[in-house]
Amino acid sequence: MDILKDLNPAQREAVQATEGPVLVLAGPGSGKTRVLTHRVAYLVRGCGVDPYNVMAVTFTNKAAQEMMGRLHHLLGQRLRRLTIGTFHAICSRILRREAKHLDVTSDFAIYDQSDQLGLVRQALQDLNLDEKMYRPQAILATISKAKNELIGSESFEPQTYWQEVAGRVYTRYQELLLANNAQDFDDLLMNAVHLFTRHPDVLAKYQRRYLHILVDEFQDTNTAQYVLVKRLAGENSSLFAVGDEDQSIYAFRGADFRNVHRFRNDYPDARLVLLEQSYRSTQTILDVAKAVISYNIHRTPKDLRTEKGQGLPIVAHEAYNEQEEAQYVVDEIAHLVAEGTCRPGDCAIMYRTNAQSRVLEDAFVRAGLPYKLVGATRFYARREIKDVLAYLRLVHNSHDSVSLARIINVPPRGIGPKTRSALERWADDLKVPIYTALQMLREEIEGSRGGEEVTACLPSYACNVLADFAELLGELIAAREKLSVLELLDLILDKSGYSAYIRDGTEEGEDRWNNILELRTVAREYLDLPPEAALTTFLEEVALVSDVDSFDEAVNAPTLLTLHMAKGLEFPVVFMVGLEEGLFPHSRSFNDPEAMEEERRLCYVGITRAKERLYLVHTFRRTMYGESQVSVPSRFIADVPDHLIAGREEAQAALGEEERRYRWQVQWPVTSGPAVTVQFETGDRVRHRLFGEGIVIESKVTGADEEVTVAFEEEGIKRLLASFAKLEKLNG
DNA sequence: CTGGTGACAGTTTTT
DNA sequence: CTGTCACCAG
Repeated sequence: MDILKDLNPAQREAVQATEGPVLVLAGPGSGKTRVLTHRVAYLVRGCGVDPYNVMAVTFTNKAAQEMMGRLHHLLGQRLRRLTIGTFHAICSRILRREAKHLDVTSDFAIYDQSDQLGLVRQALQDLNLDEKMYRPQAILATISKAKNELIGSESFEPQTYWQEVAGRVYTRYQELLLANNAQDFDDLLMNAVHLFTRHPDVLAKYQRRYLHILVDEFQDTNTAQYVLVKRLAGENSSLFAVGDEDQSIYAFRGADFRNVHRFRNDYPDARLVLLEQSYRSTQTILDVAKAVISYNIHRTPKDLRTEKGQGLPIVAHEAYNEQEEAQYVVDEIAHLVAEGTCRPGDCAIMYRTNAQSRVLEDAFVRAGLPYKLVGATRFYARREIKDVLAYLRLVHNSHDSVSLARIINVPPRGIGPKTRSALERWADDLKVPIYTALQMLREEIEGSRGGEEVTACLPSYACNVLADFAELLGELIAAREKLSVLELLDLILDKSGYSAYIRDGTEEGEDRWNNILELRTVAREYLDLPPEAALTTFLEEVALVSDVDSFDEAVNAPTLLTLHMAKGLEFPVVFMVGLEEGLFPHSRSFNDPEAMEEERRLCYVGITRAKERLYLVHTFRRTMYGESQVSVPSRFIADVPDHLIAGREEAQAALGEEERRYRWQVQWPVTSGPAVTVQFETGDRVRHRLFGEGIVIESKVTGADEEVTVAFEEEGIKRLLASFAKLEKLNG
């Protein structure tokens, strides 16, 4: 059968194991996407399974699209009845379909991170809480974490006072979401699970449908996703999970690679398939990767191998500082290109933090060479895009007060905070949504042209601008049913004055306008759908899609990207820069072994992106936060055996024994935990010579010292270094 | 309602 | 050293 013909034995085994649960542990470059697509094709073509009974979950929309494309190619037909998409997209579709069982209607809005933050701020305000003490970011992280663990606001159990407050914000936040007829990203997952818990009949319906469930990137699932899959699969579906523990790099977002182990526990008779043959990297690169990852304790050892041969030793380079590091990379690429080794587009430069891209960009600009920068500011996070989308969302769902708040004065139309809060108070008194209040206001004004007082005690100027705004919205909403998304977009841009507002003649304005034009191109894709469906689908996809400007393969220039964004990609030549203790591994992981393991996995991901050539670059000194500091080379470089690094063995041999030991100590000393032990922890009562008594809020190790944040009774919150501050502990 | 100033924090972010 | 954000004066 031709679907199986270009698969190796392990891949074929995975594809053909259609009875019972299967877990595939796939090394980097071992063809896991291939296995996934071929399995779907095999089910449909080889086993006569109706695509309607198959669900394939990917981690990005891009991956879903690619898989669709490959299936089309493989089968020569489009599988329209196949369920394929991200967890969020699939859940959102289910929730809309089953909205009658939920507290929202089927046209609920989906809130992204910045919408969520806005809502958290509002919740904090409603509860009269101080944003300084309760950082919206931190609160949101707590809420998100809870939701990922399927803990609703009603079952949230605080461990500390701070968490008790966070729990109250959580409750208020959920009320606000509901009032706005909205769900946030995490809700999509949690509520899908809750829906299935509360309505076994609904669950049964989906279980009957999805007889084959395939999950990609299984190591990056969170609890909610794991439970969801398990529920959906039930007793009868064949569950197929593909992943690689060593590439789990999203723990900070709730992902837990232990789900791989959980899977093995929950399904003891699951068939385990290991894909260990790499079709990507040379043996040397695989050996480097293996050496680095082998220091992790929590993993299943794998024996990665390739038929590509040993290849070249990797290069470890020390630059003087970050400017020279960037220059080295640019020069090296220019050199490789000049000697015909590779094309510029074959090269990628990877770094731990986005901030590092600046210096690299500078170097390319100065050299007059083009480069591609992947996703610093994401397209859909751009202000102008969010603004225009807010208009569309509001037109679609007039209860969406977050969107309303966003654009009520954008472009400026004289509705300041004062007018706005008066309007809010009035709407609150009448117990109607703000949009309804706006329309009522407009009617009253039209009814009383004479100018007598209106019920809402607002100054007449405010009344007029608000009425104008209400009229604009009314007009747009009325147009919704007749117009395509594209026409609606144009109407909004025109009537609201947004295009005039954005195109202010500056270069930046023109950039922003171009982004809006980009959005118009996206909208054009929805032209053949009927208006209402088009708007819903458009907003849905736009909310769940990360970046349209995901990088352009066609441009032949080096790619600059963070290590996280590199996952799933491959390049013939890879430069990993900034391999220094504190930067990579990042200092925040120093006192947390689990976080350190994740840094190591991140390093593993970076290394295994390389097909032929790998450069590990670090600096002698680096400027951080305006201060130049001598840097210590990353432990990850030290973990690479000398014989895999070009010139390293000779260099080591040339050094005398004593010097070698010296270098070992100075350069790679970081074998155990942090040098500084933490003396203070949250909750400790302390006394300071000048500031008096207080309570420790936070304590962390920074560099060679401990930084303690203390809330003093008299002096407020201070940040102190333990070695200078001479803090006295009071609670014994 | 703007624009300016000061305080402050400063990983990663497939959805 | 940066960028962001809250707050205040014009």
